[in-house]
Amino acid sequence: MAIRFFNSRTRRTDELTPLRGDEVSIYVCGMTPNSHPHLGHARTFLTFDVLRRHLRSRGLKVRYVQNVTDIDDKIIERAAADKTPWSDIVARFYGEYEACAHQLRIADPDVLARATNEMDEITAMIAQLVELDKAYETADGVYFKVKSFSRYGELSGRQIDELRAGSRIEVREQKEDPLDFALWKKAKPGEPTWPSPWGPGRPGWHIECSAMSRRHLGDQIDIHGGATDLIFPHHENEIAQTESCTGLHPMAAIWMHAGLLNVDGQKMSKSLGNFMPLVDVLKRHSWAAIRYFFLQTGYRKPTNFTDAALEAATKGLRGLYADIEALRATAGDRPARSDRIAEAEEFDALLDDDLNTAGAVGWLQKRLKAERTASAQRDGSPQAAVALAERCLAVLGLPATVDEAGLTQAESSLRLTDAARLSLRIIAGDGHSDDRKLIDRVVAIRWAAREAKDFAASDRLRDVLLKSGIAVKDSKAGSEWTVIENE
RNA sequence: GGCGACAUAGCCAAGUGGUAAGGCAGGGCUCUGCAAAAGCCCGAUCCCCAGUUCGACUCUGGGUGUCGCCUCCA
Repeated sequence: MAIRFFNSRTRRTDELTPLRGDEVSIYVCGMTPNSHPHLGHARTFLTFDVLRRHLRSRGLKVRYVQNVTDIDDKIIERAAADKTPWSDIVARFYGEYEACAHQLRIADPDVLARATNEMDEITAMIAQLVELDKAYETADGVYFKVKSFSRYGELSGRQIDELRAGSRIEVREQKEDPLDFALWKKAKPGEPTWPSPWGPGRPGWHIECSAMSRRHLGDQIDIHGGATDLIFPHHENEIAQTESCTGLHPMAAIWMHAGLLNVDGQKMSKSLGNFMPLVDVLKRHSWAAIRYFFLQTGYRKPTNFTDAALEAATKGLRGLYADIEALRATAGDRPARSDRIAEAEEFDALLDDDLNTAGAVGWLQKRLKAERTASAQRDGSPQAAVALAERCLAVLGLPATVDEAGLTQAESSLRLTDAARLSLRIIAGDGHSDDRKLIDRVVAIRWAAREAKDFAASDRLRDVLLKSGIAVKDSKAGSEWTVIENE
């Protein structure tokens, strides 16, 4: 049962062989809270959430560290624009991310590493690099000597010569080489600062990850993750920094990169301004459907988000729960059969293979459908199937029931227009009850008409309700109504 | 221009050297006063060309196309 992942570093699918027994160390680059978290963030962190769940279900101990780069140029810019302290910007956007992550049931990292909490480690690492002659100080900061690191470009498959042609020096920078990147930025007036041997300032973008992964996980780790857009320059630079300090290679055995998210066929990015704020998406779609949407596709594939696709995912997930509910109902009146043990090995094996969640979901669906057929013929073991389903869903981070998934029509979405309310009141002969009771009453009147086989009246009432945004479903037991989803 | 990924039914999407999971949409049927919901059934030879092979969608070579990165970005 080898667990393997596509490794950006080797461009192959490599087996996971933990450096320390059954403990897997994972470092994932988190967000820089300089703007609203978007659906792309969710995709990435959902990917690593499922990774964690799967490794744990495989009996491995996972130590998962994720960082927050809580100081950078854009945070400072934003703070200046909003005339508020930089820490407020961080609190606001990171708080927004955490709230969304919790809604999506993304487990908290074992260690949440904040750059501004680890300035000692960061400055110590920079000092070490200077000491080793891998970095140098200038008037405006400290820079890493890219040409001092022979493996530079290995992760991203880039040649130093080619990079040099495309790079350029910012006006105020005083680098020895255009490729060199900042480890420490000396503060300009009014900027937030931390003390350092080179004077007050702040870290460059990449050094915090090197310092924090080393501090919390050690000189070498099993898996380093992020989205593909971080491969260059961020992860390339991290490698240069860390491996220059430790002298060990590779700093991470496996580099896993989640594919980027497109919106309506276009690249989503902060600079293009077309990104989907997570809070908005969570208002329009259930958290479980969002998870399911991403589970249905490979984590490395670029994925196109559309509301229609999310709707399709929602329906698909409802269908999955319908099967589970049917099995629960069947299981209820039947003695448990111990001769059929829930067998999840195939499911697990699919996830072992580069986290094939799409295959795993398909497998589960097929399995439940088959079990449902078998159980209907009194030849299955619905209890075992339900147990299997719950177990698999847990690994995927999905809840055991529809209700928990938030897929049932939200009561809060009930909203009658004044005209609709008026006509319902007239029909019900009731001017006081709230909308909910009012609808119940009209539905009851219609049911009575139906019982009396006055179908003309019954259909007329259904029509009125429909125009008010209420759909009625009849069954032998009675009528149920739901709010019609708009959009 | 450089590096890389991908190319499977209307759409989304797994997958194996021996004739292609699953989901959505669509069609048919059952149920139902009708409708809705639900259940059952139905669909592709896998971008093109050449090669390897008893046999390739799956391997090799070439081509075409789409996308990403190369600048801040999950």
